[in-house]
Amino acid sequence: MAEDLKSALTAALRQALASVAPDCASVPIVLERPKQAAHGDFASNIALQIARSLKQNPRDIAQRLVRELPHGGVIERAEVAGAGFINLFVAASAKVRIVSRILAAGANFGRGSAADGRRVQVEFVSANPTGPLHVGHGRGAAYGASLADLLEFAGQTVSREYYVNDAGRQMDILALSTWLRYLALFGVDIPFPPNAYQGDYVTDMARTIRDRHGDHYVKGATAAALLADLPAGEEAAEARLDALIARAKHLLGADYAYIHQHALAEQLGDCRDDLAQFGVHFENWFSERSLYDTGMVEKAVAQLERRGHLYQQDGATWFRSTAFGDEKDRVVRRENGQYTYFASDIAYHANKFERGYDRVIDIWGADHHGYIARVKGALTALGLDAGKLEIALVQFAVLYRGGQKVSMSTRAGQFVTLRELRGEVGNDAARFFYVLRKSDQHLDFDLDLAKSESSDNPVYYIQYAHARVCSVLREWAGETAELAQADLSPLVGDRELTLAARLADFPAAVRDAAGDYAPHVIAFYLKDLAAEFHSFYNAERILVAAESLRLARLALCLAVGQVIANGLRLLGVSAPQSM
RNA sequence: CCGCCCGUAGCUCAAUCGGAUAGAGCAACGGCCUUCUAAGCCGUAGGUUACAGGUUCGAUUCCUGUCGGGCGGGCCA
Repeated sequence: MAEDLKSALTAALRQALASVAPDCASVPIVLERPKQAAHGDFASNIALQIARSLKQNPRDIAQRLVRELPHGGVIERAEVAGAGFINLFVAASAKVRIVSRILAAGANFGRGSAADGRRVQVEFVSANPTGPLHVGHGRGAAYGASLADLLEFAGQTVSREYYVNDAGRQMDILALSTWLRYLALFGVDIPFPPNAYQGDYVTDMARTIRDRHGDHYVKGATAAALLADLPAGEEAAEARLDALIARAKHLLGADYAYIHQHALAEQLGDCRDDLAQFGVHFENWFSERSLYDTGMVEKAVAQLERRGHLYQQDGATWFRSTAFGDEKDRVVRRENGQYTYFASDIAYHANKFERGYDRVIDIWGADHHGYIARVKGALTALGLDAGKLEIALVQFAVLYRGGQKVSMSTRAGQFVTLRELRGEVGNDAARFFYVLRKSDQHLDFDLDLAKSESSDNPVYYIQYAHARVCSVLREWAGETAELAQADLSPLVGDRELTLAARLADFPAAVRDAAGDYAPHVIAFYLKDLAAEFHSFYNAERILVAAESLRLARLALCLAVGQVIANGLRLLGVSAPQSM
């Protein structure tokens, strides 16, 4: 791998350093890939780093280091350039070696060692199961899935988790919405609350319940009784909804649980199917309600109490989060005795920590950033190491069609669903476009571009490179397994060596992407690799008459196809055999 | 008013955790299919990295301030 090459070069430099400047022998040596080919295959700024302490001209130091370097092996030549950079040019034979390594490793090329692997949990999506996932959730899903796969490939043990908010008021509102639609089917028609769930899927659920159970859940409800003495006025809209929920619970009695459960199962199932089709899977679906049922919320709050981080005010119980850097204290238990969402979140995170992960990663929408301080504060207050919790914020995605922003409003139920997006542009383009940007950047999602079957579309550009590789191999019709033993010495052209060097960068790209939680690094890497392959493909014929060159080039192509496939898999994008 | 994120080519974005002459794609212009897939390639053009200071061999990157944009600041989730 490139790592071998790099460590060989680093060792050579370190030896030279020990003889030129013994006092600086322990200074870390960093090798980087220069942007320009003229600057060699690797460059080191070590002379610049130590010039100050040696009080010598960095170019002179670099000159002496170069003189000490061994030549003729891996290092073809070394030059001093610029302010004192040492540019290293690697021999062609050392560069192309990567091809046989790739063919030997196959789907495992680029995989990090499990030796330093840590146990990591990635929690993502976690959307309320109160309706279809929309395009905003889609980004979190694509990002989280790619990140999890990336960390796993980098050598860590990963558990993917979806936190199901099945206990809160939003679920009650969904149950109420369903019931009101159901009642309307039996002529019990009241004005549908504007702040209840508007979507057609609610009516669909109501019809299903009617078809299965007839009028069993009407329970003598009348429009007059439901509407009597409701809080009035614009500002009481939420209170009105709560009153309706209370009446629904009262009238339905034990049957309320059925409506609630039906709506939950229906929406969660829909969500699960949607994500599965999107290539997004979870090891664990964690129920918020289970935190209450097993007393974990109570326990977490009691622990905070025991440690002296709670106080009573205005009838509510407050957590003193300002003691941990938050802007203001937060309520964990309301005046009415109900725990807040924050309370169950504390219990949830405490539970994650109890499960023994080395690291816990939460992926949240950027609008939740104000939440970070209080959650970390609560963990610290519980005596846990909040440094193990990392929050990755994902900015919003805005859709564009025909150059125009696609307007979306959740309130009016006018949002584009993830399912619609997948149907329009396909899973591959959707997965790829979602992770093409750094997660903390706003994403402009161009629907027309994602759909276009042209070189403009980066997904097809990369997939096409893979298909071309397959096509050449088909044309050749030989035994691909034999290519792993091919003699690579005929590969001496600039494009071939550039391609080999790029292939060798893949493990580093994986490592960097995993380290920075940045799947987009893989996407950009693949674009670069595909570009270099297309360039090579156009300039050189692969199936040439001379057998040794033909086999060497075929081996190179096969290696390119393997790395593209490995990279695309991390992004959840398919690598087609033909297009 | 306070907090977080951001500001790079006409547009959408990169830039190897401080490196060399800031790179791609799209849009614009000019070329390349009798040969392994033209969903491709080659070339031209495009910049005071929002602005002003500071730190040092060296700043798109780190610090301060200004301007501009996004998101937050509920006993909502």
